[in-house]
Amino acid sequence: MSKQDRLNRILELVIERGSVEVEEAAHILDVSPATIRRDFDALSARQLLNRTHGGASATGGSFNLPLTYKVAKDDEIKKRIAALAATMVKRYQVVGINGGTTATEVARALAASAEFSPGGDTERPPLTVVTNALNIATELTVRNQIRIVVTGGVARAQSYELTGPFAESVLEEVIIDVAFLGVEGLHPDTGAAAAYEDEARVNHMIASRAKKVVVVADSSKFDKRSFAAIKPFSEIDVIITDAGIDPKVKKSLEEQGVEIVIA
Amino acid sequence: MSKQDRLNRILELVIERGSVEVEEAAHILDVSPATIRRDFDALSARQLLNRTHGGASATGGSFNLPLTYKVAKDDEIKKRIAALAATMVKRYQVVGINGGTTATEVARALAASAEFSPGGDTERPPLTVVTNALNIATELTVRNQIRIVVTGGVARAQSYELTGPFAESVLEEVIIDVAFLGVEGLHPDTGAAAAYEDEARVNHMIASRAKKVVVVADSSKFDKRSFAAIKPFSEIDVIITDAGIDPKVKKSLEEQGVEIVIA
DNA sequence: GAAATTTTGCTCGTTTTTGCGCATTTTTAA
DNA sequence: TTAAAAATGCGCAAAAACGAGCAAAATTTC
Repeated sequence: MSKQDRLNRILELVIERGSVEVEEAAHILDVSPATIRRDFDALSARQLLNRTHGGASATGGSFNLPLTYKVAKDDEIKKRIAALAATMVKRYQVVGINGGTTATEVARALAASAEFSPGGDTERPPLTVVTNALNIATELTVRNQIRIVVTGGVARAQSYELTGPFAESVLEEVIIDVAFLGVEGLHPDTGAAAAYEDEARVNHMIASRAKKVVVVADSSKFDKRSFAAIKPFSEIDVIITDAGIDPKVKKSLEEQGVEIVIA
Repeated sequence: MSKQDRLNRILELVIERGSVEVEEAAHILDVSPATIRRDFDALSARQLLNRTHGGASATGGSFNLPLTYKVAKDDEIKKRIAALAATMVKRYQVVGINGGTTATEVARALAASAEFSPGGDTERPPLTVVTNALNIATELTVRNQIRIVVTGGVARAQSYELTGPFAESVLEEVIIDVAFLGVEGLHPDTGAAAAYEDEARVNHMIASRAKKVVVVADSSKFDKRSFAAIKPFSEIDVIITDAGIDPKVKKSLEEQGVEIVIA
């Protein structure tokens, strides 16, 4: 287990239980209390938890949010899709990401791959992420050296996405290399679609500003009709999904010029 | 069980039952009465409960309802300041909030007070909050009584604030009733000031868009010179602080037309 | 494969927390 | 008002947790 993994496990523990003691964590993670103390201090310095005598407790802050919670528990499939997505990004590129659970995993995978350059390296960050998702912005801001550009907008409670005219006007002023979009459904009639029209509109805008459009969606999303269209398949370059995709659907999409990648 | 946990449990007990006796609490939490007394004293010093002979009782204040509120280390003063700030906002107003710990407490206090609007009211939210702070936006988004407008911009890791041209252009398009600004320092030379020029600029903009400008700052911030000026005292309407403020400074500011409120 | 760097576990002196004894203060009851 | 009972505050000592330094182990780099 790597140090990074251990730090994440500690965070999960703290979030699940509200607080964890040093000895407890040392036992669970099978390292010495000294190491746990150092880990606690490191996470506390990043404000990801509060240090207490004998242990650590959750911050009132952003990490006990429902969405984050859900993703942490869930899917191996989404993580595989996300890991593959992250490999499609090169240094110094500008990446656009929308909200939703799969897209959040992509953001995490990017964060993990963009790990620290050793020492006090003050050069420009190796990656710029443009996002309209609050949870992604908050997570990436704390965790490392990625430059985060957040669109403005009105926050939508269910998905943490920022939408509305403010979001759109900011997006009009940026240029994106690769856009990773999580979607609600993929259907021949609508192409990629979202649940709400304002989200769809912002997602559409992110895609329009990008040279390359990548949709990340596990196979359950196929043939699912959703309310608001984002982009037709003709404007999607790549779909990353899992092996559960119906071969007929796959073939049909490939004939329309979409590259299907199985994670 | 850590000390911090114990303090939280005590608070919950007091809130649930209205009052708790020392012996009772000692038995429930399995520590000596001496420890319980020390705990009661500590919580009482932070005004989270009232000390009585033989026990402790709940304060009438607004702090006790959200049980999830954790007792942090030193921020009791900030919470008092924030609670007072929250009372200055009326229904349907638009509130601007910048980043920083004190401002975050104001946001929390607003969220708590917005909880108790009459029942199944599905109309527009009773409050609109405009903020450039990611942590505030994320936290408040879960509460659907508040409409959150986030400025765009580049995220700054230390403070979670969004800054830069995107933030400024969004702010140019909104009108704010009351702005609550947390600051780095308050000094006769600079007025209210921040640590970084880009933050100062956005804060300045928030203040400029507001009819009423309220600075929230504990007394340690006075006579502290910071790098980047936000607004001179002449453009600040109210400063909310604690009793530790130097009377001379207070008088001088009042002569300049700033209303000083002690929380 | 060797050197350099990072991470980890251990030891030890220091700080924090806790429980107890006892003098003092506050409450209760006559 | 006075006396007994209960609660309190303070000092002290034991226990737990902590931080710093150091060497072994693991990882990375060349």
